[in-house]
Amino acid sequence: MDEPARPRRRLPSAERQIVLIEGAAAAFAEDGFGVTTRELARRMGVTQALLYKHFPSKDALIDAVLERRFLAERSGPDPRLLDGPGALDGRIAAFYIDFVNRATRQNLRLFLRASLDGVNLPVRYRSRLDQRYLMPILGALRREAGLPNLEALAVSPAERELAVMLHGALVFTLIRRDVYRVAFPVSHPDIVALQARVYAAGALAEMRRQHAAGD
Amino acid sequence: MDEPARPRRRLPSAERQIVLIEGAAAAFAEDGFGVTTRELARRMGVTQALLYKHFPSKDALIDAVLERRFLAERSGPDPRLLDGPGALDGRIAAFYIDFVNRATRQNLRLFLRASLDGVNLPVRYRSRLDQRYLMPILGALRREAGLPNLEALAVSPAERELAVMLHGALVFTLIRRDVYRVAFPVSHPDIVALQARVYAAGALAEMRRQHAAGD
DNA sequence: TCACTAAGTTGTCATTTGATTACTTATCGT
DNA sequence: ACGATAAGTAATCAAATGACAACTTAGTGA
Repeated sequence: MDEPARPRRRLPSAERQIVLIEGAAAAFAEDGFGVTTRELARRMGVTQALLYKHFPSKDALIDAVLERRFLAERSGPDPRLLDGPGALDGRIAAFYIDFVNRATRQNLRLFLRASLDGVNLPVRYRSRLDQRYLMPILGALRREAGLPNLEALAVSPAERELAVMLHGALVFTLIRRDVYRVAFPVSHPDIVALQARVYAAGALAEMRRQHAAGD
Repeated sequence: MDEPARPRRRLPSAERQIVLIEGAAAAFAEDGFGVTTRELARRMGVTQALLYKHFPSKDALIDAVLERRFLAERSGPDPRLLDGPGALDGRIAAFYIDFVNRATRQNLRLFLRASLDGVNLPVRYRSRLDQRYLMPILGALRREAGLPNLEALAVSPAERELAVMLHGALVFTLIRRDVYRVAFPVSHPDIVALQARVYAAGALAEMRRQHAAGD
């Protein structure tokens, strides 16, 4: 009645590594990088020694997890979602709902854990965040406000902060969901829509104000 | 030339416990709850065994740290800051700058670490957050929008989310500062002021919209 | 002053944990 | 069919770690 003693599959090294990395990612995300190698192996149904056949140390495994989840190239949302014909807030919501969907519970928790432990992912992430999210948003605001586009006039630090504000508000809802585990009486799409409305109205005014005041 | 071998002070139990809790808080905030009891003792300049004279286990010490930092009663900002005569955005900034000043690096990191590890501080925090920050903000918005006050008309979930939005945006700047450790080209008071401007304009419109639409 | 109390230390134990070595066997090309 | 290759395991080591018992001594009150 114990285990069916499944005839454990043997995988090519490259495939096994991916299985180990994904299994470790799940465990680290949930319980932290302090999870023991034995516990990792147990959850993945392999022996502890196998980990050391594929990774020289536990730290190397952690690095592999972070590499795969955060540094491997992946695509972003379509910036053209911001170009459409409708109202600005609707376009912002359509654009940013993509971000909320991509940010999985595991990734958010891993990102925070790694950051707390001094692995500086955010600095390596910055250019991608700028390119994929912040600049498209600022471009849309500029257009809507009838201001020069991004190529014509460089983005100031205060302007970038303006874009980060929406981003931060959305990240915080993800933290509430995946870290704080609070109940949500309002659905996520509704929250994104609400924030997009507030932001579209307020940010447009601020964008005009900044440019009128010469930053 | 080594240590002056200071004649180590002997403290009454109650005082020593506070010293230990504060020392542990600093260590846990920086390096996580995985810090060993030996390392804790070393940093505080006492022996490892002393910890067990004052706390039955390492977990009990962790609990004491969280209790002292997050569950002990403390005051909030003055809600009257939101009543003043000036523009709404200036009043919101004055009110919320207090929050940014209270949230120390250690507390933010401890809070996140504990939350990631399943200690549900946010649920215990919720009522205090509502009372001290969210409801005062909503009250000010209601007044500014010429809507019924909070006693006259209950706060809907969507309305609460509206208040959480500003809160989240500000918490995210704290995370950038204390967890991500990014450089800030814009000063924190300036960021709070910027977010207050964006929010005051956008949230007021949203507040009116919600009430016109009957939520 | 002196003995009593409790604050603090030394030394140690049983486990846990990262890592490694020597062994077993599934899988595949010929 | 079969042997070479490499995927996987069992067993073990040394160091680290939470916890504790036995011992020392600073501080206080009579």
